[in-house]
Amino acid sequence: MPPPDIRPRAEIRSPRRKGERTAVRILDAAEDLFASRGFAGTALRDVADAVGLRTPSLYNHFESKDALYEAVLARGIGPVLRALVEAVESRQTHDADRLVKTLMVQLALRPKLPQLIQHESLTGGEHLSPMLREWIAPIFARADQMIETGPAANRWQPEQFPLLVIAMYNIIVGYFTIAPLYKELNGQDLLSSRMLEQQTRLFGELIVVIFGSNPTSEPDADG
Amino acid sequence: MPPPDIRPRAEIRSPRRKGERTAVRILDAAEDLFASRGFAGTALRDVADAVGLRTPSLYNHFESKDALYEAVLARGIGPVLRALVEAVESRQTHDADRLVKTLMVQLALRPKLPQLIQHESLTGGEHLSPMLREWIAPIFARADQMIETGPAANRWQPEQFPLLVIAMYNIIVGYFTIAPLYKELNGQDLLSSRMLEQQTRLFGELIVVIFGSNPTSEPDADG
Amino acid sequence: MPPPDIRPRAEIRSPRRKGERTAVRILDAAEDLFASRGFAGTALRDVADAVGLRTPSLYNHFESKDALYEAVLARGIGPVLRALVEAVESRQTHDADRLVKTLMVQLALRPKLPQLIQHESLTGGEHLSPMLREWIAPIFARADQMIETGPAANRWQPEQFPLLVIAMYNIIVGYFTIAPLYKELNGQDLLSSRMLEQQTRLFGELIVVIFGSNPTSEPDADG
Amino acid sequence: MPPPDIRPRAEIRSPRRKGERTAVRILDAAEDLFASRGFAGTALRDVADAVGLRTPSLYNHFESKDALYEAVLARGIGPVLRALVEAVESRQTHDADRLVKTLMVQLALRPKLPQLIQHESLTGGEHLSPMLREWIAPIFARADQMIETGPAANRWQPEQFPLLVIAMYNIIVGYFTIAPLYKELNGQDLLSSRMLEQQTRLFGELIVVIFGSNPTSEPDADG
DNA sequence: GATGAATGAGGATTCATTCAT
DNA sequence: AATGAATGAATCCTCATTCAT
Repeated sequence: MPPPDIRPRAEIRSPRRKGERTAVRILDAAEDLFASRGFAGTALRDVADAVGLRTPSLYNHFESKDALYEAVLARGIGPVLRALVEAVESRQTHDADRLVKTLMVQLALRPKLPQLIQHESLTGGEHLSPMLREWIAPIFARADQMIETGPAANRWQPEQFPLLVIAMYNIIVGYFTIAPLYKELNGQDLLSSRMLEQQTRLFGELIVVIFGSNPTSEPDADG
Repeated sequence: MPPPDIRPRAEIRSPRRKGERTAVRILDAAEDLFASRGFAGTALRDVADAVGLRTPSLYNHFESKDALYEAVLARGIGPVLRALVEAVESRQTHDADRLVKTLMVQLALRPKLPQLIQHESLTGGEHLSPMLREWIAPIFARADQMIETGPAANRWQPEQFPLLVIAMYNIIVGYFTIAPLYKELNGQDLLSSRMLEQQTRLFGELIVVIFGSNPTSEPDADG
Repeated sequence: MPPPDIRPRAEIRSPRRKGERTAVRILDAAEDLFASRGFAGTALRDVADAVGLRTPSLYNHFESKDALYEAVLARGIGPVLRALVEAVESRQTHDADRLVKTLMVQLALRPKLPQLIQHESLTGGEHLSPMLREWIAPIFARADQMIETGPAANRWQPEQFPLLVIAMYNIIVGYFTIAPLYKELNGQDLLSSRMLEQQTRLFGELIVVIFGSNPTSEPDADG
Repeated sequence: MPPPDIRPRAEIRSPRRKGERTAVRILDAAEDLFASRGFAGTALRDVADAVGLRTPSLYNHFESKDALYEAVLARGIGPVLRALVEAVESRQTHDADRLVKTLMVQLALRPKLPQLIQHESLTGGEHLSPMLREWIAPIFARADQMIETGPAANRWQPEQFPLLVIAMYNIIVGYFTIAPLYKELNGQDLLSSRMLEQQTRLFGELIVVIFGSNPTSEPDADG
């Protein structure tokens, strides 16, 4: 079964009909608000205002607040999951590096998504679980396996593998999480392209340091 | 100015009067609910139910929902900040290791706190900022300085220091963040003492790997 | 003035054009829903769904929800009133029996109608009054007169006549009213043809018992 | 199991606490409005207005619109059912007369109740069924049995018994049903005590005519 | 004739908060 | 200190209706 491809009413690349364009604008506004205020903290009124509609009009495009929220999640997560699955299936067995970089790049393209995911993580993932259960598990398993068969296997204990995966995941996702607070405190925008590049570079180097090498190029060079 | 010592109406070490005990029970329940549902997602009714009171009774102990929330934050953050300040001020200049381990241990003692902080991070820290602005900034600066004067200075670029601090912060705090989702997906409780110990150990080892040595004992021993 | 001949936009006997057929289908669906849920309890959305249209399409056939409701009432009541008027005007003076049996048969043909009327009765007949005021009054008067000039005149007091008319009316109409509840409670459908026949027979016998004879054929035969 | 004795918060005869008095006033207003407009046609706003409250205050006394509606039904039906059960259990086997007169008197005391019941009958008794299923069935069975063992057994066929019960029921309940419409059309109030007395008397006579005697006094006189 | 989209009005319900007891 | 009652504000959602296509 392929990753979810949920889009409001079958729009493919660029929405043609007016209604579809509206649905996309609603999704954009909702993504923004849900990401920064969470589900409970976001009023449909605010979404409607952001789009320039009245609240009831939202119901012409989404069945409920819940459905809108899930559409936002699905739209955001779909491409990321597809990219990850692709990376995983590219059969470059030791390519932990590539996997995480893919994730990093994907998230940088849609920086609100990790915030949404963090909201979900904190609340137990009521809305996200069904989506994740199917896709995250295999990816985490794959990540474990990558460590196991890579050069890092010598440095880390098997029971540490899952925690390492979690740590890498948190370095990536957490970066986006603190962006709002960081900006509030320091004035610096972690989501600027300059900072995102720097973070991507740093993360690549961390991978090398932690897993012994950049396994993509020369799997055994540093081992 | 010392770290916040906000306690509900002058309770000193252990609450004596019944009213103080009630306030503590309210704080406990609120901490739990705010941590798992966020501020907006938590109704005072739920807090009252958890304590066995009616909603209006909460107002005998806290002035408002906001005040309760801030009291929860202050109570949780106070000890952590004090511990950190202490660690920082112990003048063991290179002790990045000790600093982060202190943080890890403190958070493990009160695992709801990092979740609260993440909620705040995501929402821009409206309630947390005043508290953090005063305490976090110096600590981050101190952390930067630790890297700069430690053995890691050779391995990492100065402009990477803040991102490294953020990464370490995220490994720690993010671990608590995904606990609810991880449990939902895998059934395993990351907040169990066994997992917390393992994570603490892993984190110690990551510090060594990333910063070149356990700087506490002998700065160059492991480099 | 003749009884109302309100039909949706000039359909004569059997609808020919597609649009007329649609209007009839809308009336059918609306009759069903208004009868079982009442005016306030029926959403145009439900009517449209039952017909396989979208709500706004209903407005191509009826001006408003009110107009649709009145059209349903008029379509249902018209034939009944005409039959009653005919029976009354057939000048068989004592034929109370025939009058009520006509009513019974007419209602059995369109069992949703009495339910609609009961809804109206309960709510004061806001929509029905204009229609009824013109037709019901003379019929009730006529019914009174029938009793007065029939064999029952000896058995009942003149001031009881109106209440007797009401009682007969209620036996008839009420039968249809409790049908839904009766089915829910006993599983038996009072609107089945078998039960309707039985009820018609019983009602005929009640007339005899109450009014002293079946006045149609031989006023004294059954007394 | 005894008939339902549902009263708002355990008030016994006369409500003492202010809150209970309010609940009763809400019930009174709601009974009136539900009876004349039906469930769907009644807005809580109207109920609140009638009591002199704001809508949300109703929720201090009843959990929901549904709960309020059911409380109204229960409060109205309880005494009637109790009276009926008592009449049934008084072991005067042939006392169909007493049974129906009891019903008549009870309903006259609370003339909104039959209207509520008719609304429910028309809509399938969604709210009423649970209440009725337990109490109506035995009473109808009992009524059947009364006819069967009474003098009417000779006059009517066994399969007509249920329909006779229904007819009697409809004479009673329907009288209240058409009251609003009757008033609208004729200006005469069927719920006035004079008319109610007359209807009660008429009904008694109808019983005699239909069932062959007033079975209370001399069960076999007319058989 | 049919419909997608939009909306004003309203409707049930929640919620934080106040106040008298 | 606790709470029943009340409420303004808001929230999600429904619905009748309109309009452009």
